[in-house]
Amino acid sequence: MGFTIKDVAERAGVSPATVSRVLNGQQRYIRPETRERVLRAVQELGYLPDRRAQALRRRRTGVIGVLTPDISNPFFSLLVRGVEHEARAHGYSVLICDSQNAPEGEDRAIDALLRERVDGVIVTSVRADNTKLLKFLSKGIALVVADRPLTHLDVPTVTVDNVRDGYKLTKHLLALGYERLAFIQGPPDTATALGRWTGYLQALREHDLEPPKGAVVSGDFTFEGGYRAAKRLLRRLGAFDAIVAANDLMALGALYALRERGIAVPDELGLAGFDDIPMASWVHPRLTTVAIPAYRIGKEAMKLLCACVRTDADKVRHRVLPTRLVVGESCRPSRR
Amino acid sequence: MGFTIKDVAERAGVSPATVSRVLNGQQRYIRPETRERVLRAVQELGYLPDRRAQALRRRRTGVIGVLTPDISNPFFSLLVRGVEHEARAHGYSVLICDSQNAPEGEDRAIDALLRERVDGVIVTSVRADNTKLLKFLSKGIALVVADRPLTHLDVPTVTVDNVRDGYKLTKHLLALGYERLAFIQGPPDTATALGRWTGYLQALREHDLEPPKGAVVSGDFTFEGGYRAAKRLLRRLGAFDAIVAANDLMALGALYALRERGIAVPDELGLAGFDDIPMASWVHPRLTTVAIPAYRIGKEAMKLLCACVRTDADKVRHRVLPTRLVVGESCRPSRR
DNA sequence: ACGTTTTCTGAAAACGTTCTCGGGAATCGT
DNA sequence: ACGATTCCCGAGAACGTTTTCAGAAAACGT
Repeated sequence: MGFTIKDVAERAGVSPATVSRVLNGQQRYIRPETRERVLRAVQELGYLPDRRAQALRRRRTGVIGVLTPDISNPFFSLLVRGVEHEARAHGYSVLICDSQNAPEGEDRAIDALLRERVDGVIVTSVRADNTKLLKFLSKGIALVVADRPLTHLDVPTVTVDNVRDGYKLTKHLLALGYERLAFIQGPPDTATALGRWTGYLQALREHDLEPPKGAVVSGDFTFEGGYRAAKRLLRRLGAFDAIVAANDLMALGALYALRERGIAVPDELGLAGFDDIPMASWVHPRLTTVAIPAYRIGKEAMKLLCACVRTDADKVRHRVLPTRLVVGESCRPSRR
Repeated sequence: MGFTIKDVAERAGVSPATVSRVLNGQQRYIRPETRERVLRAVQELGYLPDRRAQALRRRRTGVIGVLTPDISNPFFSLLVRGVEHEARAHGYSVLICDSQNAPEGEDRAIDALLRERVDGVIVTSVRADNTKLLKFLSKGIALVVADRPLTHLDVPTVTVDNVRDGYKLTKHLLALGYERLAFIQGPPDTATALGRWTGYLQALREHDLEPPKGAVVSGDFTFEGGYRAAKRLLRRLGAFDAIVAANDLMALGALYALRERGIAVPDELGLAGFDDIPMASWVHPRLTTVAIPAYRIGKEAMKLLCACVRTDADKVRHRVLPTRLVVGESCRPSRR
């Protein structure tokens, strides 16, 4: 059935040790003719080394794990893609664990990653304070946090400045003439959602404004959640002149709810989000949003992880990537 | 750092064998007190067995692979989700390999899966005739094909009837009064794309119609591809009164192109696709499409795989799941 | 009280690799 | 021609589990 290194050795008339040496690119100290024979045997049998046996013997698996709250969220699937691309370049393969946006799912995923003995982990946690992540560190597994900073752990981190983004977007809307900005929040225990909310509040305060009464509702970062949140908001129609959603997916859900009710965007209500996921530019009107470089976040996180693994000098490095305000057509140019 | 079964054994004052027995649910022949001591030691050390060592010793890894052409395509991410859900229920974990829609990527992924010694594979191949898949069978690895049937292999398969779907949708459009249906094709070597195209041709022939000249263009199942294809089509504007795309993602890309050109759907042009991905119902007008039960396909494929592994009586079973025509608003009710 | 069965547990051999030794053959320097 | 290097390669011990085998201790039947 499956051939082992012994089969190859036998066929080539050498010892397993030699086969291993040939395959692992030990260039020197191998007679060309021997190498030739081994490679031919490998070829003929279609031999592929057993990764699990390799991992057991070498003290590393060559696998890094990425813990994501929701892979079907385009933002994270882009981030993962960034990780994968960089990982491949370094010879790692990636194991994706989806926590389904649930703390229990996250704990399960962490155990799975520990059992798999991954060499490192890139995590965007559901909760900002998951202490179970400490397990990685205590077992000497490199850990890098992407996108969502943790409160209790000082580890390398690749993020954006969510407060600044929230502030930036809100200021933009205020500058356009909007004054009563409804807000659809994200999960309250993620730093991302919290940061954007904080920035929003800051900007309002600067204009001596407050969130309109009853026009702040909670969501869960999904399209459906945004849709439901918007429906709740619409009961207070008139209390606000624009909606800011804590991410694009919810903004799109809101857009759907508005269209359902026949409310024109941006003519009757402004709408904005965060992330600039591909779909944000596919809809009409093109969503005004803040572009978060998800792919680059993943890529940089992987780079940091490699640095951690190589030089285990754990000088904690944080990288904060720049973002860009994307002016779409979902907020009208100016009020007058 | 990482604790082994020996550490646990030592701490509990028993042999590794006993620890293993306790952990693997060998209920009988273990003194309750011993079990107690072992479990406490496991608890205290936070011991988690090494999956790789386990896999090496037992002759199975408990991992099944799924080979998908493009995980960022919502259709496949839904399919994978179906696989995952069912797999978890059977105690399997899944390893996702994305071939990036490229034959070379697929070959690489197959090798990866072979090296990982997965217990089984669910594959939706890029090419209908990839002979490299035979390797799985020759190594005794269970193989189930999902969504895209293969031409050269007789293995368990879960599909829909693409020809029927293409026929069904086309008939629907013809019944609405459309007569000159442009077509955006999918990758020519996938059975899915081919089947839908075939069904489309069948339906046209029944009405003594032909594809409008110059209004058949090729695409690659992506949003961007659909967008570009539509732009090409628009050079022949007037030669057709509706566009059928071989999947929803391309239809959405086309929708974007039409909007860009200020062409109203469905007033000036009809538009339809296949799959009924979530986004098809998020846009305006709601896409007319044929709903393919991606999640169920994944789920059923996993069920078949389990059946294969258990009873290696390889009685090939094919399952063809029903589909449903979803009448949206992207095709006008009737022509008059 | 003495075989016989039933419970419980440990020693040790796998699983498929890699890697450290060490030893034989070839090459080199003189 | 002969010690000293330099090349090449095999034996065998790991890596962390599971599982077979067998043996000791306890329970049982007479």
